[in-house]
Amino acid sequence: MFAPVRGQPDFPEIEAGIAAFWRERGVYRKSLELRRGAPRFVFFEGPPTANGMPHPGHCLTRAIKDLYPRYRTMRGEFCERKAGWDTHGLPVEVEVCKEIGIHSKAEIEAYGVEPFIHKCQESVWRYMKEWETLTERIGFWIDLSDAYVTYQQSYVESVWWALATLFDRGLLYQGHKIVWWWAQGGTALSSGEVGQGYKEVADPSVYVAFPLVDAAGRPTNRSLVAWTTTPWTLPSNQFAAVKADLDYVVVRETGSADEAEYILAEPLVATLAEKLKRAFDIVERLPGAALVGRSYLPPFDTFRPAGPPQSAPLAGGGSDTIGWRIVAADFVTTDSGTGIVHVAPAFGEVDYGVLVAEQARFAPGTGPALLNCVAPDGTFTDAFAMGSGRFVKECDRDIARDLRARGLLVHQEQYVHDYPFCWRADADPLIQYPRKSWFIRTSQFRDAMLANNAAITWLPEHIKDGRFGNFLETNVDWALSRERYWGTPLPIWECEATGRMEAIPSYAALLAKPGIAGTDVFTRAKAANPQLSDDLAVHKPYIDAVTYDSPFAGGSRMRRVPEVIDCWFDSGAMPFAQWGWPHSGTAEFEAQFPADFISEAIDQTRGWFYSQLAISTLLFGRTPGSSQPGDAKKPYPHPFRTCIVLGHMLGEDGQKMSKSRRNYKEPKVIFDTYGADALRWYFLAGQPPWTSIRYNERAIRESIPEFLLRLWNVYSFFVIYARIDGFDPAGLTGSVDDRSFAVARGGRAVSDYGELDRWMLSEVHATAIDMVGRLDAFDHFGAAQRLSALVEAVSNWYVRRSRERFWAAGRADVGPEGNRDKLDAYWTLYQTLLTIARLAAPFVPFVSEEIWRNLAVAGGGAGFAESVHLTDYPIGEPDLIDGDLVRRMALVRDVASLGRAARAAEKLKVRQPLAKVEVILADATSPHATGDAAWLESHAELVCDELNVKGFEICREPERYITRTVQADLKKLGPRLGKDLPKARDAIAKADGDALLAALARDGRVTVAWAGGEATLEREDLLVRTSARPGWAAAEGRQAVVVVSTELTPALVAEGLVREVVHAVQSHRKSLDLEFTDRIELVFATESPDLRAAIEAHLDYVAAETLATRVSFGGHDGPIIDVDGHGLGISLQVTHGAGGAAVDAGGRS
RNA sequence: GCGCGCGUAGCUCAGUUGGUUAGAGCGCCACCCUGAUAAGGUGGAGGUCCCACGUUCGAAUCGUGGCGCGCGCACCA
Repeated sequence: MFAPVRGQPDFPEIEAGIAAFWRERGVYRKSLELRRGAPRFVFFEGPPTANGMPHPGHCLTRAIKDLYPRYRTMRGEFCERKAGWDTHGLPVEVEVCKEIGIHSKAEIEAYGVEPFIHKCQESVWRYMKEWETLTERIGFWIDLSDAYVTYQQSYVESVWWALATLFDRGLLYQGHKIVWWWAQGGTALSSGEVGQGYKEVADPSVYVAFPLVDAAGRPTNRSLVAWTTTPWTLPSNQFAAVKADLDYVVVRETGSADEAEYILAEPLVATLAEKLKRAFDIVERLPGAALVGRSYLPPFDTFRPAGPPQSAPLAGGGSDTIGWRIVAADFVTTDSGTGIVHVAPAFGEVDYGVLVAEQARFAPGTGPALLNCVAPDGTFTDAFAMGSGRFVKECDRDIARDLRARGLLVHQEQYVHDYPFCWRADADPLIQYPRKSWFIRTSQFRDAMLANNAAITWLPEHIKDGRFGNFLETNVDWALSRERYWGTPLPIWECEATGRMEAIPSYAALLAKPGIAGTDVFTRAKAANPQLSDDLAVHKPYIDAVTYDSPFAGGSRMRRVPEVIDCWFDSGAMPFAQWGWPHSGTAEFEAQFPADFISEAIDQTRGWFYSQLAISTLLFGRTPGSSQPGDAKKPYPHPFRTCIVLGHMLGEDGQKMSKSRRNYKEPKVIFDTYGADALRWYFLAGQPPWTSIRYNERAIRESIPEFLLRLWNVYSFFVIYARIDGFDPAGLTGSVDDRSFAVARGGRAVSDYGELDRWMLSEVHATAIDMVGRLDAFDHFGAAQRLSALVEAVSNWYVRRSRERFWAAGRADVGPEGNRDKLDAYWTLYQTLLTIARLAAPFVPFVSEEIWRNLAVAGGGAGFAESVHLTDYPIGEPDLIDGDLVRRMALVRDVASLGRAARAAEKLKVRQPLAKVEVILADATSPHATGDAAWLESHAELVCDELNVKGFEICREPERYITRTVQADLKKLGPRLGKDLPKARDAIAKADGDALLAALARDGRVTVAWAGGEATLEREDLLVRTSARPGWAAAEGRQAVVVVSTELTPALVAEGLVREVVHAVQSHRKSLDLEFTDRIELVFATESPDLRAAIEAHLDYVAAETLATRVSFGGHDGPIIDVDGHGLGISLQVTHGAGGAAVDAGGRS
């Protein structure tokens, strides 16, 4: 028996009950066991950073990550879902620093590396708990108990294996490069990290004079003018660059006594003059090439000794000045600045390139050295006394002031541009800085990565060649190492004598090294604190203590290099590291690679999407240039086949979501108020997943009635009456099979059902087929819309048209006292609801389960699975779809809708009965026309009922109400007629439609002529449109024109009046809060003879509709209401002792 | 600067290979129902499809160039 259903569903409460049910009965486990051994659907969980609270955007990701595994499981596939957590890296370290109130690396060292990483691990655990709560609350089924965690020893060792493999193949190298450097944090960052930290800022920019010098090294009156937005790099200046084929000029201020002359690119003179509000005269013109080789004085004497320029021997003979010389460079442009570029090789990649090129010109060891007066912590060294010990960016102003005092500052202004800051500490500007760092040779694999990418299915498609493809095209070597603490330690040990290195692929391999020592450091720590996680043995600082005998130099030791690695490498290694592969989990890895499906937000193009693809391509792809057989271990695509890229979620105001702006509600609030299903449905059915979606409480709330509540109302309607009528699926059949849609039904085949039932089931099956097609193509948005339309059809057509059947007398049973038609209605709605519950299960798992649990398990009996998620997804049965019926029902719904529109146009309310409605089908010549018309005609009663009319007819003389016009079918004729189309179109439009159609019917073809041409047309070249003649209450749609008779006879008017009276009484009953079974006595008072006569003529009707045991006329002292212009008083009294007992559900006559 | 995406009703968004009357939900107005009822239904109003030029018989749809918004990239010295 079905449990009673509350009319006002409390979704959050229902969800809590369902969640408990899942937990107690282990339903997720069962759903896996059910499919064990079946083909796999492989899903990878992109590990959320266990740092910071989950926000609404994460809810979307988790909803989509849940939907497809649930769906594929119901489709019979085996989909393991292993949770994972990203736990290393800067985000965690920065969070911990905030917590203990420190910032710089020195402070961490002072705090102690050991307690610091303990803090990091604790912090990660805290956030993992929060994430687990969210995961369960939103109904994301994933195995949290067996999650992979990037700091676990087995995970770290997998990463070690990957790095050792790359190292042994020469793909992991230490390089001296200009890197983006986070000075406060003391580490380099990867391009991906840098890209996340750009902010628009105004920096001081300065135009500085670099005086040319004479042979003795004395400044002349001529100066180069260079421009920079980083004044702090000026003390490290080494060169000035010009473009050889660009025109330069020497200028002097107009009319000035000052002898000072400036050199800059000619196209930029006007710009500079405007900035300075001074006029210049051109003294001399010369090409850039003529400037190359000249020496100048740098703005600061940090490194340049006084006196003439120093020279050194060139590699190819001769000599040249070592520095502070003008060089030619192609990167010089006239887009901004002066066409003369200040070159400080320590602080720019191109600048560094200039230095490298210069060094190559000189004899080995004699060329320019790298000049750098900035320490790794971002402060000036003593070499630049003015700024010694201060952060470089803070010295910009003092530097400008000093330049001005010495007459070298030509101009100063604010320059607004994007500049990178640390992505985790966004007050810290990054600087470019020369640093030894570890890199992965990804750029060598650019083409391989592109080829791999090409085989991936991206949704939306443009990601492949757009954002992601572009990112791969511009690939640079992965700056891997971090001079930090909480991360996977770089598994490279270096010989202290020779500097030679080797990579270690596992902890066991390390322990097996000869002369191993230092493992006791962790052992002792563990003894002192037994709570200490064993995973920390492979972390700093413990791992740093482990040393062994050098194979390269007898008597010396191998020590680990100090760096840890970029945490993005951790997550990218997840496809194999989650299993600890290759040290363990070979079977799992082989079975679970590559993924069939992953999904994350678009910011992961540079994050997890890239790190996975890069690592996988390098490890399992072919090495470029290599022809070794078996080099390509995995065919493309890997490591994932399909990726849904989600748009970013915006706050209520359309801006980026931000805690400080408070422009979004916490997910918890939404869950507690509306429920997880409401949020899921809003995300899944509201828009395609890749559009940036606005997170908006009002929109979430308003999305509930159209689907969730509507579904619930149908379900509630069904249960209310099924309980009253004792509809018992289990009792009727003994057991019901839920495996196929053909549930037992007391011996009746679907084909024996009535038409409305067959229509409903046709719609159900057509919807299932369509949804399966869409979901297989990862189009859950389209599938959700289709599902929504089905629920609309059930609610607004099937239930509405079937109400009388549910209220009819008799039991829903097959016996002699049973009502067969009623039973059919119950079976149909029952099957429909069960199928909808299954169709909806991946989208709204809680409500679907609630409906299933009551209808199938409680009401249906032993044949049903205990959870909707343990059933098979309905794929629809094509042979149960009656295509004609579907089309015709759509037609009749359209006719009803048009009829109402026609009535509304004449202000004829539906309560007023009308004599007749006539329907003209728009296209009498379509292949279905005859059948459809006959069918419609046989449904006259239905149309009359919907429209409250006495008669219905398909109009045989359409000319009375409508005219037919023919139109060219442009799609057909366009290709054939080309330029003549407009003339043909006009000629056809002008033709007498009826005559033309008659001719066509007679001859099968007709010729239409126009000035200068003609064409022979067939029926399919034309479209027929009908339109109402003026003066008729008609409404036209694409399929039909519906005309209602507006003529009102006295009898019709009387009937209309009576219905108004009934309406008034019902309203009165409602206002008195009567039970719907209460019997009443009615006394009417009216001075209108027409109204009285109308009521008297329909006394029985009035009594039956209002459940009145007696209707009479009499006096009245209460309010008089208006009934279509007639006054009416209503006195109403509940009959004594006549409760609802005598009235059953079939009480209406 | 280069690249990607977007721009359709008051709001949030659909719009399939270019085709004649551009749709939905919400909101608004009017109406209906009153046995799913603090629900439900119907109808209506509301649109220079960002702008311009072009391709085409025909453009919301294709092309070019703008404008606006969002995002990404980075040799912005």
